[in-house]
Amino acid sequence: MSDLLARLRERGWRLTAQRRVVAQVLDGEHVHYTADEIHARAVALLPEISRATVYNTLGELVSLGEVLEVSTDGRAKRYDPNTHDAHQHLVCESCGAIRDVHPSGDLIAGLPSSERFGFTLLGVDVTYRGLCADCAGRA
Amino acid sequence: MSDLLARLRERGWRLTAQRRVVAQVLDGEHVHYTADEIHARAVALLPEISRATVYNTLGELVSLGEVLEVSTDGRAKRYDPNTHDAHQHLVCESCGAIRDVHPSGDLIAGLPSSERFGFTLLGVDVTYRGLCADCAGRA
DNA sequence: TGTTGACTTAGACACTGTCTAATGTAGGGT
DNA sequence: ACCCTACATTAGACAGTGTCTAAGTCAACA
Ligand SMILES: [Mn+2]
Ligand SMILES: [Mn+2]
Ligand SMILES: [Zn+2]
Ligand SMILES: [Zn+2]
Repeated sequence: MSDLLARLRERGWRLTAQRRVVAQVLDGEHVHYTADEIHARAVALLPEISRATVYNTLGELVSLGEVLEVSTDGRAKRYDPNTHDAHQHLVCESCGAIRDVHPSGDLIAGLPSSERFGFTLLGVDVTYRGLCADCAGRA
Repeated sequence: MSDLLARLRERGWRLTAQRRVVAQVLDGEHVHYTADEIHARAVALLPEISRATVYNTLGELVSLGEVLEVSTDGRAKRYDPNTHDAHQHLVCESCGAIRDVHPSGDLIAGLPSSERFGFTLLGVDVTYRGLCADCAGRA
C-alpha cells in the first residue's frame, strides 16, 4: 500500500490525506467495494472526505492501472486493487459474495476467428454465477 | 414475433397495443437495446407509450425467459431477444457495437473445482472486448 | 514563509431504474 | 353488443449511481 503511495508520488501526485485514506481502504485481498462503500469506509478514517473526491481518486487510479473496475451485476461498479494477478470473478447470486478465480486455458483463444467478425481482441471478462456454500445450504 | 405474442396469450397476458409494440421493437437478430432505446423506438410506433410500461413489460419478458438481460458495460442493461441460442458477447470498446458470439468448449468446465470455493455453479457470462474493424481502421 | 496550481468540497445535475395513485381498457360474462 | 372488473397504463415522484462546476483549500516547491 505504501508501495502504491510511492508509485503515485513518482507520477507527480500530491499526497493528500484524502488520497491516503482511499489507498488505505483499498489495501487487502478479495477487495471489491463500490465507490460508495469506499466512501463510507474513508469517512470513518477522515470524516470530511467528500463523495466527489472518492470518485475522482478512483477514476485516476483506474486510469493509472492501479485499480480495476469490475461490473459483475447491473448495479454499481466495484473497484479491485488486485492488478498483479490476472483473474476473473465468481459471484453468489444470493448474497453477492465475490471471489477471485483463475480459469484454466486461454480464454481469448476460446473465441474462434470465424466468430471474431474482424474485431481486434483486447481482453475478456468472465463472471461465473452460482450459489456460495452458505447460500446453497440455506436453500 | 407473433410466436411470442401467441406464447404470451397462452400464459394469460392481455395483448395490449403497448405490449405488441415492445415485442415488435425486440424482433430481429443481434438486437441489444437499452430500455430507453426500446422506449424511443416504441414511441415512434405508439406515441403515448410510457417509460414505466416499457420497464414493466421488459421485466415481465425477462421473468418469463422470453428476453435476456445483458450487462456488457457499467451503464444501462440491454435486452436480448435471442434466447434460443446460448451465446456470449463481443463488444467494441470504441463504438459500443455488440455481436453475438459462440466460444468453443465448455466455459463452465474451464473453472477447476479447486477454484470453485464450494459454490454451486449456475452459469457464466463472457464479454470479449476489442475494436471492430471500422474503429480499428480509424486508429 | 509565500506562492501557485493542483486538489477538495457541496451541491446541482444527468442517467437509470422503481414505485404509487389515478385512470384506462381487454376480454370474459351477459 | 354491452358491461364489468381485474389487470394494465400513465405521469411523475423518488432512489441509486455517477458527473460536473464554482469556490475555497492546501501540498510542494522556491
Ligand atoms: Mn478481483
Ligand atoms: Mn446477444
Ligand atoms: Zn451467498
Ligand atoms: Zn467500433
